[in-house]
Amino acid sequence: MHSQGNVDNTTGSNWDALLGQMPLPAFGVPMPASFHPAGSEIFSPGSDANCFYVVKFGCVRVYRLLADGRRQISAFHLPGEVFGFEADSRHHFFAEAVGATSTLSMRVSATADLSATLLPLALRGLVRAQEHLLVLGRQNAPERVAAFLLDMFERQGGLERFELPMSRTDIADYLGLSLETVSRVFTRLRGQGIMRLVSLRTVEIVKMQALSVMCE
Amino acid sequence: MHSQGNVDNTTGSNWDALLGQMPLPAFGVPMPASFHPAGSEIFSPGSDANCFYVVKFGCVRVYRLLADGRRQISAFHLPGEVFGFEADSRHHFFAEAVGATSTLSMRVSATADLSATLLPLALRGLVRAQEHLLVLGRQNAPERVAAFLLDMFERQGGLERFELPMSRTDIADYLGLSLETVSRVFTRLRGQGIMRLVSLRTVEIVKMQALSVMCE
DNA sequence: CGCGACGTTGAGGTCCATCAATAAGCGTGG
DNA sequence: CCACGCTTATTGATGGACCTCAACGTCGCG
Repeated sequence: MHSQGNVDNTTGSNWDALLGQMPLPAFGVPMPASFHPAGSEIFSPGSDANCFYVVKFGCVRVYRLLADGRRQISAFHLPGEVFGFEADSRHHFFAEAVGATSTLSMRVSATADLSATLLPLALRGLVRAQEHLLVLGRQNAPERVAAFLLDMFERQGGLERFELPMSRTDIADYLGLSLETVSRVFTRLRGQGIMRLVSLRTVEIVKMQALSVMCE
Repeated sequence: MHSQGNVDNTTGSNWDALLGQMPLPAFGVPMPASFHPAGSEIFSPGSDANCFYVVKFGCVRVYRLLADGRRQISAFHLPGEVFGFEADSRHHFFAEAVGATSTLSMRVSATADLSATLLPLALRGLVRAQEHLLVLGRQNAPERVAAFLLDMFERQGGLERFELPMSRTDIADYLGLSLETVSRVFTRLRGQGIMRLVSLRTVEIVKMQALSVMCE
């Protein structure tokens, strides 16, 4: 599919503001922005990992598959976040646009500056992955969903109402649950008055404290 | 406990050989080797993360706890491996010696060289953590144990007979299982002729192919 | 030899996956 | 605007994988 067209700059995005927060120039050689339709592939295992990406708008899922199709999403990436760096010159994962998404890609130039810029990002990703290991290894379904909601809440600026860009299936594959279990936990949390669903994909946290306590 | 005594150099370790493989001088300022008795703490959350560590001999577990004591081990570190770098100046995890262990610690010096050396290590750690997410999120008990055995096999030089430095409880907390389930899967793998237990902590892989297939 | 830590095995219960049916959103075209 | 079909989400019923609790066995060490 046509996933590499130039970006439509008429959309009102907060990209310029994000640029100011990020040490972007040190990243490498900027390349044209790319637009990715919903569900389109950004990279896949085995492809060249010679650049990495900044989400401009939309959402990206990074995942691995087992031979029989079981999927584990290791991370969602929201606007302003960087993804796509790898341990060697080939990708080990899939990356896809969750909804309509735009990214900037940066060609890697092997300079010391680049390392110094990338290291903190890699380390933060490492800590995030390790925290996610605790969720998948030792927390039950309600705790996992609560952790996910809190994470999305914090990453979208801490407003009690926020969007879930991804489907229940995506959430399930991120949390190591079935989509039915995710749906049931949502229903339970609504019943307890902890959250509301303004729409299917719009969450409003009502009892923040209760949600936090669930994650210990 | 007395976890910071100097190392006993009379033990025959393969450290010198490992040194040759690793870009150690670029790491930072070497500090005296430390000996850690079995079970002793190496660092804990909140403590200063101003140095990182190379395992000389023994084994280290890195983990997080939930408030009620549930534990998730995010990684075991074997001789020659580096651990302890963090996203900010404080540790977010516990690190403990599994058995009698010796480490070299390196004080972090904020140079570009250091970044260039550390980045590949951080990226490899990131890929490892993301692969572990797939195991915890989407594989069942036999698959998890098989993945663990294969990993230990490969990291100990690919000899069909190797040691497990850690207890069943540690393995369980690494794989997100109960210790009983780990034990039962071991028994099952023995019954299938896939592995043998030379001793409680010495594994011999008999049907490597069958073990690999289990992980897909 | 005896004690304590570690490991194995068994019985029973629970949480969650699976299968299945219904309902709700959403775009398309009449 | 509504009808239609498709995708996504919810809800229910059932079974199974794994956890928990408990007993027993085994190893290592004083």
